[in-house]
Amino acid sequence: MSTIKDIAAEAGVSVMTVSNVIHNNYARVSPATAQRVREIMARHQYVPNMAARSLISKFSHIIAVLLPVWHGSAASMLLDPYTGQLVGYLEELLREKQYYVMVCSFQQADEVLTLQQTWQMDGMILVLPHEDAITRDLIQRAQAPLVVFDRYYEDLPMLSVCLNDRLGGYTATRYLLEKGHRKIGFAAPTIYESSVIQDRFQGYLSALSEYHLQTKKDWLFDGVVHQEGGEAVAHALSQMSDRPTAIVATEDLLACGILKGCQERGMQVPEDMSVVGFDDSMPAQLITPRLTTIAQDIRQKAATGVQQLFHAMEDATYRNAHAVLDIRLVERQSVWDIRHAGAGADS
Amino acid sequence: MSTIKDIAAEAGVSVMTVSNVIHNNYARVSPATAQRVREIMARHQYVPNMAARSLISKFSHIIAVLLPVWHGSAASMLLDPYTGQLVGYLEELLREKQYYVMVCSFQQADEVLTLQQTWQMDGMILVLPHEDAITRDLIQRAQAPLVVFDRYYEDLPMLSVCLNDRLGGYTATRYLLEKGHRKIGFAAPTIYESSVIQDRFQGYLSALSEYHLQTKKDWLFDGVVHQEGGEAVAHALSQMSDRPTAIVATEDLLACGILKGCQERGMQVPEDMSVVGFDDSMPAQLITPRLTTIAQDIRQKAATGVQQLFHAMEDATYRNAHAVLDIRLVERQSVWDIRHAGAGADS
DNA sequence: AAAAAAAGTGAAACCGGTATCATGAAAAAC
DNA sequence: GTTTTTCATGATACCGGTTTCACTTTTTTT
Repeated sequence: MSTIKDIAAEAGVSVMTVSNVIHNNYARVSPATAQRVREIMARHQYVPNMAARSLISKFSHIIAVLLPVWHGSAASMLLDPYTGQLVGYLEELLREKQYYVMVCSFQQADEVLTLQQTWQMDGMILVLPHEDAITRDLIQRAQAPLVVFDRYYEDLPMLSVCLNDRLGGYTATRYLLEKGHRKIGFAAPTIYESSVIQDRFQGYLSALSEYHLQTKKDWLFDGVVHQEGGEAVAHALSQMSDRPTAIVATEDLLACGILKGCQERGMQVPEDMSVVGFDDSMPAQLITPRLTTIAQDIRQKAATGVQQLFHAMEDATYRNAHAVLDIRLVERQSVWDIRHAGAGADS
Repeated sequence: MSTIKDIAAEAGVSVMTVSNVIHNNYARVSPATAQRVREIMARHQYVPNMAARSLISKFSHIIAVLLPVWHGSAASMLLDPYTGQLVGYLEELLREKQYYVMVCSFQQADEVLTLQQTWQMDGMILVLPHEDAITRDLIQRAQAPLVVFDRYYEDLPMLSVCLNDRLGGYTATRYLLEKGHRKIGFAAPTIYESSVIQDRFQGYLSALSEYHLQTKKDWLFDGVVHQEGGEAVAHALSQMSDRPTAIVATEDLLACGILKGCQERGMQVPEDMSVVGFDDSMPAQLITPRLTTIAQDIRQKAATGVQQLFHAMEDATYRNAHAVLDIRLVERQSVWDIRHAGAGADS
């Protein structure tokens, strides 16, 4: 563990010369000296100390990837296949640019602010697989550039990356309508508190209204999450007299729970109950029947967020941007075509 | 962003006194002074700078959680529900002790060593959802305490946390035998290169030998991974004349792929093909029929690893420990009882 | 040939803490 | 009453880099 001084001493130059070599400051050091210093560094396996560097330069090269603790269970924060994949891509993209990822669960904005200060974090990325209460607070009080995934507030300057969620909700619903469904429900972890789910919901409503249809209060399932939530929905459906023939679910795992719950309660899927999910994550391929879902390009999403972050780190005036990414429908077998009572999606 | 000097100046004391207050060094500062300084720190929202601290103290309070890049695709590194959950628990446990998690994907030991040096990482945790080539190299060359999950080398001093994998393989196989199965296959991402899978395999073999049975070369599926791998196994099975009646698969997703692939090829599951998985991760509950699997306590696993790590950080002689955690069989519906041809596991 | 500019290098201060040791005052021991 | 010990606090060096600026030497300009 040699320091810059050891290298300088061995090369017979000052530490400044070594520093200039490290930073490829060609204008300030002769090629011959640079070459000699580089060899000595290689031989010693010299690596600069980030603590010393960031102490004076004020750049830590650390990016916080913030994962809100959900329902008091920090443990499940990365369980979500979508979140895991997104974090994986973020790490990859940031590392390319010599930035490093610190994953941090948190419950309050204060925690994050303290964290940011202690580590002098250059930027922060908020990954929101689910609803949380503190995003707004954090956006307003953040001391470093902050990019938020899957949430936006129109009245707040912020950097965000979302999907075209309205189109997503619309596309899912429209697809069901075109397959002949007229009684279509909607299930989500929280319909009214999340901007993106609200958008999906609005898309759902507008597709219905194009067919001069309305939703029904009983067909709206709010506060249902993951597979358990989906099974609860299935239970409710099984008890219902005027039951919808299809459900739009805002996450795949929820959709899978509905399918599975319906099956276990003796319904045929998709014949008796069709479902469209969101995300195209791993469960979509695992469930029988395979899930028709609104897919997103997670890698592109990560790249967009990183781009925004770096833009903001370079330009202090860039603090308001809202990226909206495309979605696409992935057609599989979880939707029944009730027009000709054909077999699944491809009839 | 006030510094320790600002606080000291305002309190009319030296920086050392402030430092002692921060570290609750009761013996070195009077209660009255401590109180006064604390108030000023609170008012300024003072937070110590980790870079400055670690520069001199040599403790960064950073723990690297290393995730090997798998098949050149960094992206999928956290996709695995098991890995995600483990990382989540690790973050939670480390944060409690004021240590912070840097997630790092990597391909070569050199990368890690460089990383460890630049950040002066206090410790490293290697999470190995799958086989990799460089673990051995890394263990030998690590400059900081390193805890390895799910891998061990008998000839190398190292800190590791594994399951009782031999018992796991044995239990899964024994269970199938007791349900009347006599033709039992084994599927794994790599049977011969991973210590833990080798253990599971040995457990499988020893259970068979208790019944005076042997495996058959055709019933061993090596190099099959995830759902796709499982579906490939299913394909192979469907082509087979003398086909096993049950398979032990070393990961849930693989097991699920087999079940799903068999279904799609017209077999009845579990009637025509029973499967036992490993991990009890999310897919186990999602598949139809729900998967019988060898479960592990991931939280306990994380806690054990963290414990080893801290022990090693405090005691430089503690560099060789091998924790073996219990497993348990979770009985669900993916195994057919062929003795009385009853319905599923509970007949 | 003298003056100006550029290139190459180094000295010293500095970032924000911690470690070490010194200092002065009060308390305890003799 | 003097000496010793304890207690509370401070002065200073230091960690390993970067920034700033000064200093030579060489090259270019006039």
